[in-house]
Amino acid sequence: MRKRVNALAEKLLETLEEQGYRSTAPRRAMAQVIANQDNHFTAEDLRVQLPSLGRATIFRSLKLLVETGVLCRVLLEDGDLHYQLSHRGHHHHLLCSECGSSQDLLGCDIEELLQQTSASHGFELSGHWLEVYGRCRSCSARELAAV
Amino acid sequence: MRKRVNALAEKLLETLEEQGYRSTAPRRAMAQVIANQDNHFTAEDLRVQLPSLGRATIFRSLKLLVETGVLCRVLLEDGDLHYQLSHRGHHHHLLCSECGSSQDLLGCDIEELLQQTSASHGFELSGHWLEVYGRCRSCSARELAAV
DNA sequence: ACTGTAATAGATACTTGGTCTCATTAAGAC
DNA sequence: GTCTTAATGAGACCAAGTATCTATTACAGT
Repeated sequence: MRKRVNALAEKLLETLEEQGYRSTAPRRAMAQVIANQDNHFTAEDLRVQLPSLGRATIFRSLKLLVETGVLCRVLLEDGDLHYQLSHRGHHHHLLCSECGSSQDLLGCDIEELLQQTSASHGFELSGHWLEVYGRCRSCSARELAAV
Repeated sequence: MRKRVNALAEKLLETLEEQGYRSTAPRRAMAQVIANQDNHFTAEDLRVQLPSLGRATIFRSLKLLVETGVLCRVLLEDGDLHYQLSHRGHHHHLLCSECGSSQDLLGCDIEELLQQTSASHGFELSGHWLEVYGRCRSCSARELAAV
């Protein structure tokens, strides 16, 4: 487990380096912490876990990681913006309102449907943002068990 | 045109009153201004057009109007949050990245598809947020004309 | 290994969008 | 017209993020 986390942190850094960004101590520290998160998180979460880093540095690196596709933004139901490790390709999130967990939704056929619907409105689709809210499998199961 | 605008403003106020909120001068002023917007707008836009109102009042009323379903929030591609008159029911927006206009997308069958996709992940869907970005009919046409 | 330079970091001021508090005002039920 | 309660405005506050500026550091070239 620990091993895998470090490998993940390693990968984040590599991605940055591939794009010509330097591997610095603050970035290494951030990569570690991010790799350890097991759910979406805020800039503030990182700041608490990395008190020695400057605030600006954290925001700058977050931005960088989003731009390089390592992280993606998640819009919570209450409007809060969080960050989360990203499967590189386009995907969406199934966000559980109960436990806050997030599950990725890959390879759904929403794109196709959207494409058609847009076209029928004379709209040339270029992108979209979708977040799905509800209750995850284990929260549903827990409720059943409780009753 | 003017007549219709006032009628719209009237309707906004009525909706508030129906829900037990008072009809006050600031709210009447806001209703007027909102009815006059022909696209999505920010709290700041309103503040500029209503310099005599307190900032807090504007935000409070906006919140109220969203809660009562008169307005809805629109998430722009750059992450900016705007407001816009709402067709009461659930709907989505086709946002043109070129002219910034917004077109409503009603009665699409995304819900159904989402429902299925979620279920197949053991996810009990309760809601979702979707914004669609692209180019509207007239912007596409304009480009064609220009070439 | 040493050095020069461009990228990066940290401190801190600022901005934006929004909420909280609290004293004052005004709707509208009676 | 009075009274109660909701609503307002002023301004402090807050959270997330950006800008600016000086100091530091990674790393390419030697």
